[in-house]
Amino acid sequence: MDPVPIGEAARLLKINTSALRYYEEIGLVRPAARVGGRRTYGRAELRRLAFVQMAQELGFSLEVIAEVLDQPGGRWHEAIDAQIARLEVLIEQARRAQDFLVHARECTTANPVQECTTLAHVLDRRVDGLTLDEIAKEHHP
Amino acid sequence: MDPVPIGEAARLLKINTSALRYYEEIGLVRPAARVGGRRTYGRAELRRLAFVQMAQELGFSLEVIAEVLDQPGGRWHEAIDAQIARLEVLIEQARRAQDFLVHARECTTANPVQECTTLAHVLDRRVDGLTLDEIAKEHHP
DNA sequence: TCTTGACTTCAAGTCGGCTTGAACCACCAG
DNA sequence: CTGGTGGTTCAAGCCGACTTGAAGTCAAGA
Repeated sequence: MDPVPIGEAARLLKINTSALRYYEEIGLVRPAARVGGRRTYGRAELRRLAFVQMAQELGFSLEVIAEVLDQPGGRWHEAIDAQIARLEVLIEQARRAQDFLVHARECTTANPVQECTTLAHVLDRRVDGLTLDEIAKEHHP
Repeated sequence: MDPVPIGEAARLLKINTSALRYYEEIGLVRPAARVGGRRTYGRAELRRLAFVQMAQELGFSLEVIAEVLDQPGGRWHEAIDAQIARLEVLIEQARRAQDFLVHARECTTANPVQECTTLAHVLDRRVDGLTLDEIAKEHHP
């Protein structure tokens, strides 16, 4: 089952063949070999591709992925730590966003942005230069 | 303090004037009036802009923001519910991603993608067509 | 032999959310 | 009345991550 052509690799990974060629173009994943000019991917390459996909879902850019793949060891840990931190911020923000949205959903006025006094107040604080986080803290200090 | 020129509005909202013109171009936020051909923004417009910014941070696209701003009432609730749901998924994914990364950080091999048997196994399952979530559930059913 | 289908290359297009640049206009202080 | 600052328009550029299209190659099957 080892060396598969590009179409099969694409099917396995649920990705477009054009994406595979693109990855090669930017030096991210090279096929194992060419057979009659055609790309073939082996187990190692499929793993590498699977890793690329997962890392993408975990929020890494292709640039960072290429970097950690080619400089194993140090950069690897750094990148992971950075991403863990980013995700922590993301989760925190998303939580607050949810709180805010749940509150906004309660509002019964037709055009909350102009008519809801609570929302208007928050927006005005915002115009005064406060961030969402600071406004949230103002309400739950 | 009411009608401010574009530069002042931009300063207040910590945004570029070019972004304000862009918002106008796509029909998202119009200035209150023109004074000698120049845009002026009043309180209502500043609130609208503040709302746009917050909504963006909460993960809404400009297209959706325009939609809820112009169709107050029904669409508003729908959009919020949808976004709350999206955020829930996002938080869940981010948490799993963190777990995965924390685990990956433990790995001491130089090139985990090819050498770490645990990771290789996960990647192979992936090549077989499983999603990150399904693999995660496989480990904690 | 001819056709299909999967592949190849290279250039150009797409999307969202702006930014940048060039050329021109309006207002106010000195 | 002149210079500086901060406006104006319009078109084009940028970013990442691809996709699309045109034109050509190659092996297998009817």
